Amino acid sequence: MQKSNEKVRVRFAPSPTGGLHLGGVRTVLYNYLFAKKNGGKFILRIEDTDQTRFVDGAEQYIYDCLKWCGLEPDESPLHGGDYGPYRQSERKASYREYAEQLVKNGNAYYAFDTTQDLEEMRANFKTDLNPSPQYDAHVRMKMKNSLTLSPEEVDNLLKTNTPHVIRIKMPSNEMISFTDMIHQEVSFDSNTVDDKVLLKADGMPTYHLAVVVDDYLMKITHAFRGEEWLSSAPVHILLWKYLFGLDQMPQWAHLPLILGPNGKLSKRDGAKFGFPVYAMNWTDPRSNEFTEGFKEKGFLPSAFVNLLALLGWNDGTEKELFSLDELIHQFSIERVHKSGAKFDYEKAKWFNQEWIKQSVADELLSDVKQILEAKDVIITDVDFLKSIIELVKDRCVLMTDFYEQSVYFFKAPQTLDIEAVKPKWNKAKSDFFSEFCTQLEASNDWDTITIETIFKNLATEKNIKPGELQLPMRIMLVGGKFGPAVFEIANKIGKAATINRINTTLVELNH
RNA sequence: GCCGCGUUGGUCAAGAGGUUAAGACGCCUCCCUUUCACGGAGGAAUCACGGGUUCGAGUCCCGUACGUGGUACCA
Repeated sequence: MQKSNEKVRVRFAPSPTGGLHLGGVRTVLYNYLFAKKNGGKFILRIEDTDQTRFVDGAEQYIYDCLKWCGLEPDESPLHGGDYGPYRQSERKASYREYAEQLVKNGNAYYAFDTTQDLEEMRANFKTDLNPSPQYDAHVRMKMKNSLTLSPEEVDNLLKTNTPHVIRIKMPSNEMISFTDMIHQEVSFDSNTVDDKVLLKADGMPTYHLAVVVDDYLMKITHAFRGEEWLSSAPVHILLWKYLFGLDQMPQWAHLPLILGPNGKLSKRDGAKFGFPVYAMNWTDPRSNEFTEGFKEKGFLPSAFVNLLALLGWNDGTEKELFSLDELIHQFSIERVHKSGAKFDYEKAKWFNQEWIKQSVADELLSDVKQILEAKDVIITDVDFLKSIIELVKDRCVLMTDFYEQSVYFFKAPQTLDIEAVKPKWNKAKSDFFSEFCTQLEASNDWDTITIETIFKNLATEKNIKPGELQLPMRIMLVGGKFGPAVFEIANKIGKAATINRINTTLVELNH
């Protein structure tokens, strides 16, 4: 089945109907990794055959997400390529030809049933044992189609442009089986599969026809998709057999689903449990419904890709942190799991934290700068910012945490956790800080050691334990009980700001 | 209902007939640190159930249960 001398070509084929969720990005990732690992091509194809669901901006959004993730396609409507068009709507005319060919060969037929006819059929055949009757061998001879109508009638209907679809004619008593790269042998009894519509009344193909025709025309060698497609695989297998031959068919890989806290992961889960579901922020232009993205939530693309890769795959060792390059090197489809995985936001955050920790300031700089500037922090000295990043990055889980972890290096805290010191505050401590300011003012040097030495000597002199004074000082400089060593902070913010912040707080405490 | 796929701690998972059933996240305890983190040391917690096969089963087979997907002129 695998054409060993042919170049690996894989595709991700989303429909431009809305945001790109976790599962979608992971499908992209596995496609990408497989292609790069095998020196092949990764193709992006836009499946825009459902004109009623088309959403403005959704296609551009997909490019943006792939770009952010660092998973850019080799061929796409945007990137070009030799196997275009890369948008299914632009291939409309040829689908009809393939569908007609199937009719001619007796593997498909015209159906003239109206929506109403179908509803009636479903109502009439509905029983307790069969709550959703299908358009299949049991009913097709009772419907209005080219199997039941005379050739003249069919001809006439066609000539008068009567709305119609083309349906596949499922054979009886046939075992349809194939080897999935993940599930191994999968088989279906053709009697349980219905006569799926291949070509819609508007002349557009359904997914079933389009995916087969396009994969053939684009010379796709391996087809990765979510497991929700597994049950329609028999239709695709048959189409390949009828149209192009099974020896031309790509190898299938049905990827396990990513689940939410209770079942299938939905954007609702994200809103409900407070975690992002889409790669990037997305606002539906129709409903104005907003769905949060991993990017804006504060995830690093490297962490996002890493955590997605590990949701359904691992290399068999204890290693969990992988760069994209390492993933390309280590990835193997054989080690992709069969079963769905529940998405765990806590673990996702851990991946991000690890990536922040192992990044150097330079790599984080532009993102952090942007985050701070968006919140009106003015950055004048980039090197200073870099040193701050080094100082606080171990405390950040999300990139957005850099704001609260570093604002106080740039401006005096807006709110002070006075309650943290007030209970143990007294005149002696107050005097200590006044004197401390005087001594700082007089000092010619300004570095961590000097500040700490002055502080400790004075504390000893006043007979107060330095430890009891450190928390108040922290509150004065930072505003809360967090951050790196206080003397380091004092050093960074400078003499003037340090003295100023101490004095300001002193006023408030002694009030 | 029918069809498909799946089932190792709360979550992600290693495991391919013989192991004290790895590891990670989360949780708890302690150490480091008179802040918060990082880091370090420990701890609690698992093979869905029932039958086989076998000297021996988390691993193989069959049932059951549960989960999940499909059952559209949506993808």
